[in-house]
Amino acid sequence: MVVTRFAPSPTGYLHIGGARTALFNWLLAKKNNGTFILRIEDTDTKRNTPTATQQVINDLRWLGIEWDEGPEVGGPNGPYLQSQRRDIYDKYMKQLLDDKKAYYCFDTPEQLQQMREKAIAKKENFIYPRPNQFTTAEDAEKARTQGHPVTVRFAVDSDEPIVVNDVVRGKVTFAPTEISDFIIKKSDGFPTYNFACVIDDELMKVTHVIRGQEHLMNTPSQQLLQKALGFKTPTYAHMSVTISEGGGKLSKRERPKALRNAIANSSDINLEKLADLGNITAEQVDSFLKGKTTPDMPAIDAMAKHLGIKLPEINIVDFFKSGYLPETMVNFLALLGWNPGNDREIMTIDELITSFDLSRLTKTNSLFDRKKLLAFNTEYIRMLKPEKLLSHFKDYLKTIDSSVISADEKMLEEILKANAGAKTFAGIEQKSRFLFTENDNIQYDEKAVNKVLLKNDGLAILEIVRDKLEAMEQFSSEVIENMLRGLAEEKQLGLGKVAQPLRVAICGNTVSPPIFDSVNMLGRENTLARIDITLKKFAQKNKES
RNA sequence: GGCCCCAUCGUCUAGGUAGGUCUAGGACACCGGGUUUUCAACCCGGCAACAGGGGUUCGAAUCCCCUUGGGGCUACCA
Repeated sequence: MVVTRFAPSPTGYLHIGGARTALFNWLLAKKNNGTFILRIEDTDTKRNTPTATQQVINDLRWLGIEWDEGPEVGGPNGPYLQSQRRDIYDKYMKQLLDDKKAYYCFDTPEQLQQMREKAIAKKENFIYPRPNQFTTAEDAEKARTQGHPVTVRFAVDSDEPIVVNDVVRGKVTFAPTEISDFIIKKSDGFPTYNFACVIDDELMKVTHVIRGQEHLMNTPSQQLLQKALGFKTPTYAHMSVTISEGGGKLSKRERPKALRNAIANSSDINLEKLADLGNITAEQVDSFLKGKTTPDMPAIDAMAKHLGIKLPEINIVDFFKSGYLPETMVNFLALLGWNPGNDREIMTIDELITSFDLSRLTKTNSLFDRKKLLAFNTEYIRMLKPEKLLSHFKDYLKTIDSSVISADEKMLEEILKANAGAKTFAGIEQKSRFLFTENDNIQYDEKAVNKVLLKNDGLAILEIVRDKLEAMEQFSSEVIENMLRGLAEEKQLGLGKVAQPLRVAICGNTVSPPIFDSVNMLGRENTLARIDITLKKFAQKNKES
């Protein structure tokens, strides 16, 4: 039986790194008909936000990653929120204390910081100096009443090297002298990560732990804990890290950082206005610019939008908002530090599940290649079933503020069909807006007008096209195509000379979906109206010049 | 600073665990051409890599060591 888990800390939205970890654990469970658990590690009362858990849940669901045990679905090993498991942790904590495998500490953070600095000055790793005599529960109680912080440390007791048997990296050996007595219970009574994780993995019968390389150094500590408590050690697989274009681990801090830089580089910034848009105070904006604090995501997004800056997508929801498909994300995520060992890249979920294997996890860090992601999305837009694409597109339109949302289902289907080569939904939406603009509200691109309408008899041809469109008995893409091609032939012109004036007339610029589809979707009435407006608007200008 | 991990085209990678079949394969990007009603998409072709230095061996991308480079961790965060 294979049991895996994804154990996020609810500090914000699900980001690329977390999503990949979740996916790999999910794939392994699926492949082996095992169990996949979602466990929320909310032991950091300072950093957790109440909405984050729900956000993570939403994003996992959007990706299609469902859990067998966890929040909202329950399961035999709950509760699945660590904040609700404190009794359990306390029980094992007491056991370690009773066995003299752990002891109380009363240091203040400042004292610890001093010790640490001293160690660094001596070019040494900081090792906590264990007292000769372990403190008692009475000592702890006394210290507490006197206002000292009380923590519990695990007494690292090993004279042998600690060997982590990692699936990806093989045997990794740590000298016991390298591992300091670490805190397992914080002064606020919550367990630390290393402790809660070990207890829960054991109690939830987790067999395989796939996590980022950043946890490799935690593993010896966790193994020591497992040994002291008589627990089994699960199979560990520490994945390579995903690196960002700028170097370093891909981090959710990149978005606020990009915004901060953009604001710093812009000449005229209005703090009040920014604060207002983000629904925060000017002081908060100022503090953000100084790098002291970070506003929440809606505020960041609002400010970026106002300044016209595109922030790098980091969170799963960012990719959704940029018009990526969940299928794209899952497929691309799977290839971040894993591959099937052959030339296959575009793979369905089922294919991913059957070919997934821990032995094929990559050792090398991988850079997150946005261009390749875009190519994947283009591919998925082209090959996804129309019903599925439509359903995703509707979800997308709901989240962005777009006039396209007013389209009925049939129109949306046509739009998708006409945009088969698009890279993202954002591109499709942008190219379709003209369909939902008022006829007299088209924004004419000056360059397009000059090049297409005011030259080469553009307006004259447009007038002929207009009359032919009006005279057509049927109105469909096919009939429109025949008419335009026929006209081009008749006039001994390239189709472009005939089609481009029409294009500019209906959408204001030279870029649109295929012209036959565009005209058809817009409908005869609106098309004629727009042509008339165009002819009227630019005929005069033509004479002047 | 200390500890740990990693090293093949610009990028992601196959090949490395059984050294010869690798004049190193694929994908993205890029360049050139084709198709074409615009932007795309699409089709064809091209460019492009075993970080450096020592070993081991008849033979090394593959094994060992060093150097260099990149990354992670070094919290009462996970």
